[in-house]
Amino acid sequence: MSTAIDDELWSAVGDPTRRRMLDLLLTNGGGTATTLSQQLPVTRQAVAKHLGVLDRVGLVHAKPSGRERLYEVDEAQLARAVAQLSSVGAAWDARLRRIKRIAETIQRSRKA
Amino acid sequence: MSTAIDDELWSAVGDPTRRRMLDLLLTNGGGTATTLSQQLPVTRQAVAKHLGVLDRVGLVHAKPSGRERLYEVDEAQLARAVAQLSSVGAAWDARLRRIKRIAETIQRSRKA
DNA sequence: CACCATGCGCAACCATTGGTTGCACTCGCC
DNA sequence: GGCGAGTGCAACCAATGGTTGCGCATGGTG
Repeated sequence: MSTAIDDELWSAVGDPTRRRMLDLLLTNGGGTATTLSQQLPVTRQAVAKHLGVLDRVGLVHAKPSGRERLYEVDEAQLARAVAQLSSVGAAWDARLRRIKRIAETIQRSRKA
Repeated sequence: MSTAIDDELWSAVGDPTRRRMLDLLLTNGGGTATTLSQQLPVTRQAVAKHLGVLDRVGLVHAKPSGRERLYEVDEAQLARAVAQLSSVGAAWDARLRRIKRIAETIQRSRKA
């Protein structure tokens, strides 16, 4: 069930700093590398690199305005990412439930 | 909303190889470093390191049997992890919905 | 018992990546 | 024109996922 595309999304969203950046972009409704770095414990350059990563996987996109580069979350793409992530969780949940079911079956057959 | 504990879980489960290892351990009902490495495109040593990581965050635990080390998934812990992950997704979903709601409100007030 | 092979752990090493500092450039505004 | 704010680029460092190579123990088999 795991594809290479999934891997890109996971690795994009797997980094704590990038997750917090997405949080900030969502709550503030966009931001630049400088404004984000002011609300994060990392430098502007680190933020810029992360923005590059998020841009490459399409989770954000930049709109240059004057000498600033304003980044915004691509909501559709983020929604898709959330769906991917939760689907992996769902798969694990299903397997866990199946294991429990099998365990119960064994219990029952042992009584018989 | 993001805690350091969350970060550990994410980074543990964020790696593609580790996710596939969890998949394999679930479907096969446990395994050793060698058996897992045979079903993965990486060496036994790489798998062993990952098993160490997963063990440290409590997602798996080893039971030595003879000269083998059999690893099994800690189901309760994995269930907890899945819950954590989906909660982040839920938070983003909520923010996305809230943004849409605000956008609609603006639309309406613009008409008035 | 002796032996061999199988499974494991440790150490050294490489590449990628998240992070830093430092510098150069460009744009907007006084 | 000149200065400050914002960006981009490059070099460098540390952590980590990955490899190879080796040594050690343990367990089945002659």
